Amino acid sequence: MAKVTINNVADLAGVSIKTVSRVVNREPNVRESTREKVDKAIAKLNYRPNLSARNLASRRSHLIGLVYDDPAAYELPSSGYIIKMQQGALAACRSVNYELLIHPCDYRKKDVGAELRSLIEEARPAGIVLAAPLSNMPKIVRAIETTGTPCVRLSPGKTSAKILSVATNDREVSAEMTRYLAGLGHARIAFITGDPEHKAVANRFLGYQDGLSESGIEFSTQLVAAGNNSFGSGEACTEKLLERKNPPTAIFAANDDMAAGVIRAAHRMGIDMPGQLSVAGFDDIVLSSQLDPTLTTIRQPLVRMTERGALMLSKGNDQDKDAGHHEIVPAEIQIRESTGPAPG
Amino acid sequence: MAKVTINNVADLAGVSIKTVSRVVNREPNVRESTREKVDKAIAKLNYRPNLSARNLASRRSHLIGLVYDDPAAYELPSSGYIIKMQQGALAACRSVNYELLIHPCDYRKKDVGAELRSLIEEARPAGIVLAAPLSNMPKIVRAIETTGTPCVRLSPGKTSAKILSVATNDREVSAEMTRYLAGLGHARIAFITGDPEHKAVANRFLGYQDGLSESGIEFSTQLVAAGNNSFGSGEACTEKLLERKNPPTAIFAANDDMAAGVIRAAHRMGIDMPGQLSVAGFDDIVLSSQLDPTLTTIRQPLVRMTERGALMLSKGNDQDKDAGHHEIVPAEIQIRESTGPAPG
DNA sequence: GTGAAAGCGCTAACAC
DNA sequence: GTGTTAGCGCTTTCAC
Repeated sequence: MAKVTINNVADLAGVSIKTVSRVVNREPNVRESTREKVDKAIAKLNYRPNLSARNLASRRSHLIGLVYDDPAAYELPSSGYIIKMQQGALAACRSVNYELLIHPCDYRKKDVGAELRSLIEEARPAGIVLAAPLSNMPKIVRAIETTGTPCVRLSPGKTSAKILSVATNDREVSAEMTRYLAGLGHARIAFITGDPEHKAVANRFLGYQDGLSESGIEFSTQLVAAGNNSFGSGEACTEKLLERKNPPTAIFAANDDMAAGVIRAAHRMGIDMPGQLSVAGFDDIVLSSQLDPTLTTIRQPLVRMTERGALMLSKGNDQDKDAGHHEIVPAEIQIRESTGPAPG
Repeated sequence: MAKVTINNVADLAGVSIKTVSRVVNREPNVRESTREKVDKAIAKLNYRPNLSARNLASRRSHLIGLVYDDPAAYELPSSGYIIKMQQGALAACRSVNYELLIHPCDYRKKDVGAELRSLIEEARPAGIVLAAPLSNMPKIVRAIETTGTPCVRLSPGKTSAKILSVATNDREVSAEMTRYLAGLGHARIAFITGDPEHKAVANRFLGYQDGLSESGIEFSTQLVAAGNNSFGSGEACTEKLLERKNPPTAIFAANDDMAAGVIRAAHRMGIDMPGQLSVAGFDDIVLSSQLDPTLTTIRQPLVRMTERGALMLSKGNDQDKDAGHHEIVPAEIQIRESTGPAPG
């Protein structure tokens, strides 16, 4: 079990280590017969290049860092969201033979910037995939920028010229969901807003307003409640909304965690869904299809988005060529049991 | 933004690079005044040691690998479980300044062994935390063993002399839950078993049987249904159990995902919980407290377990000294709304 | 097409 | 206490 190195392979194949290196890195200018000899030696010895040595010599690593807001710090149990991002990043890593480093961090801490710089300068990842809402915080983005490490922002809310990003059409698809509810006959459609720090989520609120106006329904602040992306805030907002004199017949929450809270609160109040109340969310986390009733929501292509992001950072993609590149992966409405015709 | 290296620090502080290395690694035998000089230079230059160089020179990395079963491969949405493990591993990493690599893998694939060896020999993690059920699969454990990398098995079901492990008291606490249900007057307590590959989960079934006998209740296969740890299997088993001629008044599922399925199935069948049916689970995933009714379950100290495991692997812990060490972190019953007195 | 030599930035072993 | 020297296992540069 002694570690086998590039030297052992070179010896066995009867070539220089440089040639082995060429074969391993699929570089051109190697005679086919030489390549075969080397490949055979590699297989025989079960050789695996040492990443650390590779990184050190080449000044680039085969690691992608996924950085996101630390849910443990706020007791926001948005695990579905995180798992999906990881899934996408892992898929990308697998396809290009990278490994994934995860690094949740608490953006309220004064020294997040330093923490991220430590991560980057120590582990030297090939790039950072930065999740929302961190992706729209100048402090964070700048900290990563100063290290010179490529970075892809996920759902940054607003793109910026020099930094890669992947987003979905939050605003447009939220408008579509609102029109769908209006089409079911709902005239009083409430909206529960999310964490104001999260710009992409804020775009959903704009989409809701677009949808109302496109459906000829007047916007009213009486039908808006301020949540913070958490399950608990969804519950609290629901109680508030349903106690108003002219309660809504549909509630559209800016994310699924809050929508799950809506469903629970309505359950407790003995309200029939979708008979008396329609509920819609955004994200399509795993939980959405486990609720009772199952949740009508918007399938955010989070797995896909993160995968694209991680791929942008990997070797195959020329960083400079793609600098300033922005990708949009469209979301789509997923109709389930929680929405139906307006009552009466 | 030129990379600052140990040489720059040594120059600025007017010492040799070895002394800088000593300070960085908190080695003894450095005069206090020298240490201060070096620390000042480090702060001034904002120096961060290059992990790759460190790993290469020292043949040990500052990376911990967390390896678990890939839920995406089976559509088992056990994200709560994964997030908790990650949380524990991340806490340990933070405290000893390591980074965390995650590596889900599909144990049904023929070449998992090779895949794990690639991971280990390329990234050279300081150690691997191996989650259940992978932790009780000889094929997997052996693959890791041959690399010589330290490994901690989580809930291995059965300990083995040479390999570190962290587990909880699955059997004992499951017996306790069963006695608790019996104490509420339930005489027909059903059990939904989990994935048979998962030995720790199998221990819960043994505990259930212990609890029955300790409560003077006869065990009956009529009250056992075979699940596979998934939400869907919990639903299916519930329908089967409740259709029997002498249906149970309580259902104890071997994990929370299945218990959540029980609750949904019972809801659909119009059964009142806990009035007509008590439901208990195991794990205490986040979802448990979001269900309606909230789920009585067993709080598996998964975060703590994984944290302990990762810590065992980190520098502070002398590997040889601890070889063959097994830790038990006890679980505890968490009573919520889903359990109550037996009907009638 | 292939190889020799010179590092990448750090730690290990030993000298002083 | 502190410094010197020699690598760790690769990639890079440039020669052939």
